[in-house]
Amino acid sequence: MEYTVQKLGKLAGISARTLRYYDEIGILKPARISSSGYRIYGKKEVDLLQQILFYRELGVDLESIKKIVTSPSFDSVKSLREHHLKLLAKREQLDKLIRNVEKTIAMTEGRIEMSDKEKFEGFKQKLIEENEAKYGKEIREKYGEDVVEKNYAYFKNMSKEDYDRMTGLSEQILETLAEAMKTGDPAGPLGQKAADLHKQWISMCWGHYDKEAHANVAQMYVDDERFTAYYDDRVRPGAAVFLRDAIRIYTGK
Amino acid sequence: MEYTVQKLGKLAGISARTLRYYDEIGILKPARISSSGYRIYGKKEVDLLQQILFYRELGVDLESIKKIVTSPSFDSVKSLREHHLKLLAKREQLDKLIRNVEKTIAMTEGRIEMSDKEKFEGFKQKLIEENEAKYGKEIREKYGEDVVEKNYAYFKNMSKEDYDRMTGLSEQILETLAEAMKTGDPAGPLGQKAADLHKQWISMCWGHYDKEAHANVAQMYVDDERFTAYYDDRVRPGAAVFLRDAIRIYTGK
DNA sequence: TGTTGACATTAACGTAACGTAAAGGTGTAA
DNA sequence: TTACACCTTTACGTTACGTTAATGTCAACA
Repeated sequence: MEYTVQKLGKLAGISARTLRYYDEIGILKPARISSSGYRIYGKKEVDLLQQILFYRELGVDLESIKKIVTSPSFDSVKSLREHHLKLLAKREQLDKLIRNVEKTIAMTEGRIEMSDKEKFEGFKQKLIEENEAKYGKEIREKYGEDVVEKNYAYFKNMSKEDYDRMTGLSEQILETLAEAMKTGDPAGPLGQKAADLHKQWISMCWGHYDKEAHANVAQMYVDDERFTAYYDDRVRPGAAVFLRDAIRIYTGK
Repeated sequence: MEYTVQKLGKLAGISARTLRYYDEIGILKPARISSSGYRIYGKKEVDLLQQILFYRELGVDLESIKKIVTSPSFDSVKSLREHHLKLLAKREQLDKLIRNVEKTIAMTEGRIEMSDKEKFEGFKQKLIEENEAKYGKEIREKYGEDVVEKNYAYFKNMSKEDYDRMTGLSEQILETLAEAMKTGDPAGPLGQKAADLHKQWISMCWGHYDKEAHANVAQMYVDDERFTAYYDDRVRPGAAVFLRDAIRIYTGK
């Protein structure tokens, strides 16, 4: 339960020098100093260090962290909750970056076109701040929205040929789906053909293919009424559920 | 299509000084210099800057980035794919951190106990490297696994009282579920009671409650055969599906 | 046409968060 | 006691810019 600089450093994945520096700037003082002058840290310090590293991870500078953790009104639970929200926002931004990379790969291979502005999507801190403002009230509702937006986003900057191929595919999916529903069997050859066409379509949208994601999107078609309406209107009621079932079987998920 | 320092800076979300510095260290030279000495950047430079910022986001130092992008064998698509994998690994680590924060909140409120070692889970770079090794072959398979493991992880460090309350809840869920299935109606009072008990149980596991996540877990009970088997064995075949339906109605998702 | 104001330039010093090296003391296992 | 891995302080070095100063440029408006 007692740690020297090196032991605590190893535990937390930071250097001994960093701990001495934190002592120096008064952000994390050891619990006591041994008779020979060694810094000795205890349980309380371990917890405080954890908090400090949480904030550091967020890119907060040490001066601000010091103010936060040494404040007399420092409410660690409240602070953790705020921290939690910020991490969620950060993950959202990271997801944007990931999508950007996927898009850039597709672009480099000539499948889609990207505007200069889009090329930097996901980098800007501003986006994080915008997210934070929204996050106060409703985190998850928005998160669900994003998944939907993701699907539309890829349409915007395609080359003309790809766009034509895609709309062709969409119609084929609808036709095959209509035929397949007459058999009533999502596992049958027509149902599986529909799922396969949908796979091709998804692959074009995303620049790659991934079973797990495919299965998730299929579930989304059932969960999100906008998608449900799209298929049910264009084919026949129950089409979204039928397509989901076919894709589930197709992906084996 | 032509940018000065400030315009490009605004586009990319970085300062003009940064662009001058990148010119100075030879990492991003302008396409040409205007008659009055202004730096003028073109399309090629925009793309290169994007690549540079991708790497910077990953914490790569500029010296290394310079080597990478100025290398004659620099394959941007290959580099982007590697980059993509690293971002996925980073997201995984971020998810660990988020789980850690959630756990810490629960701990601070006295619901569970955490070992010192656990307190720093998610910080260590080592974990990223381990992930990268695994990522080479099968990314998504493992990602699916994690969601399952997440559910088990919280059991390990609970206090005795909480553990007892939780096992009590589990049994209540199973009993209520059995009764509810006799009515055949997931929307009925018994079905909704089962969903509510399950909500309490989930809340204990996670330290907080979230409708979206609840609905997702319910879907997982159907998708993952280990969970399906658990409920179907203990109650009766079809129990997992019944519980999912009840929770879907309960959460309104 | 002159002036304003937002841009651009180079030069140079400042900074945060440590890394690293020097010079020395401490603890313990062989 | 000797080796060796730890600890200490002091102090200078490093990265990736921020900031300030002193000065030049361009488009627009009185």
